[in-house]
Amino acid sequence: MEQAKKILKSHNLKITPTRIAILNVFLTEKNALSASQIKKNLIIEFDRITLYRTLLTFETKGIIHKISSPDGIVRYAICTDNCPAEQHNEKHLHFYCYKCGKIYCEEDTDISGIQIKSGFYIESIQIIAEGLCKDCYKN
Amino acid sequence: MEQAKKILKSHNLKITPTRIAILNVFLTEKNALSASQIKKNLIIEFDRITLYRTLLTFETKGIIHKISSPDGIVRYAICTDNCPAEQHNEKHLHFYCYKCGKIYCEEDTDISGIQIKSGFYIESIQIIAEGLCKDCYKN
DNA sequence: AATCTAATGCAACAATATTGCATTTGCAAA
DNA sequence: TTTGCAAATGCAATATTGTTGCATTAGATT
Ligand SMILES: [Mn+2]
Ligand SMILES: [Mn+2]
Ligand SMILES: [Zn+2]
Ligand SMILES: [Zn+2]
Repeated sequence: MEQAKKILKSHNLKITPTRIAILNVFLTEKNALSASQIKKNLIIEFDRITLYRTLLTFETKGIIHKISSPDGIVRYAICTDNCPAEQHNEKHLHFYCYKCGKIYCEEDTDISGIQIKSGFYIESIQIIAEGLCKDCYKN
Repeated sequence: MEQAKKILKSHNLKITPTRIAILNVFLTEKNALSASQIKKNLIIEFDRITLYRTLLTFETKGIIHKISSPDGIVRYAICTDNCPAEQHNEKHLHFYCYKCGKIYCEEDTDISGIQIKSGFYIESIQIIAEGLCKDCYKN
């Protein structure tokens, strides 16, 4: 069975052409993607609203995680940390290139050592570094 | 002279009722605010477009800084670090409470010491911790 | 008070997102 | 294989957020 179907099944989601198509985009593209970027990369066509609803479903199930970038566009990337439903584990850094607009998930960045004053309960930490990516820095 | 006027003058901005009203919202409310939240707190009424343009002006001048939160809504908070125009100094952490939706600027959190793999050029880092704030944690 | 530049208001437009409801479809049980 | 049901989808309508061009107004300086 192809990977997309496996993921859907393991999260108790019905297997539909739409969901498989969306998941395949995430499995192919490593960078974080906005709704419109996902739409461009899809093989089949379907309603924009279905895309929004599917992204929400995937996020709730812990399949993808949301990243809000400095440009104000919400993007999504596949979860590599095997996140449980309703609670994401993302502890990695996201890098936003202000030239090409790509967002990279930097899995292997150590972000321990960040403290916050008592009274607040931290569930997850999202870090967005802004600058120039490898490709854009060269040119 | 009231504080709002002082701030405008020190940044070479014309003193207008609109700008004073917006600045006063920021000076009163400590948490980060979205455009619509600001609009609600204004004493006088004016065009929505003027608000957007004023926020951009303030951000460019280093009076306020933009925060992109996990819910995808862009918020703004006043700069306490005396940021120069076109380049913000914000090195502090932002805390997002997923229950009440407030964003707190945590000024006294040390976020130095974050490393990223070579090849990438980092200009700024934004950290958003997500969880429950003091008030919401109690209840 | 006159002048000039900057700020504002208005209109139009665009992108993004949400909700209700009718229809279709996946899937499990019969 | 067929049937039945809950879930997924499509469509329409509406809301929110943000941008741009242009005419008008108003702040600051002389
Ligand atoms: Mn995740
Ligand atoms: Mn700042
Ligand atoms: Zn780049
Ligand atoms: Zn709270």
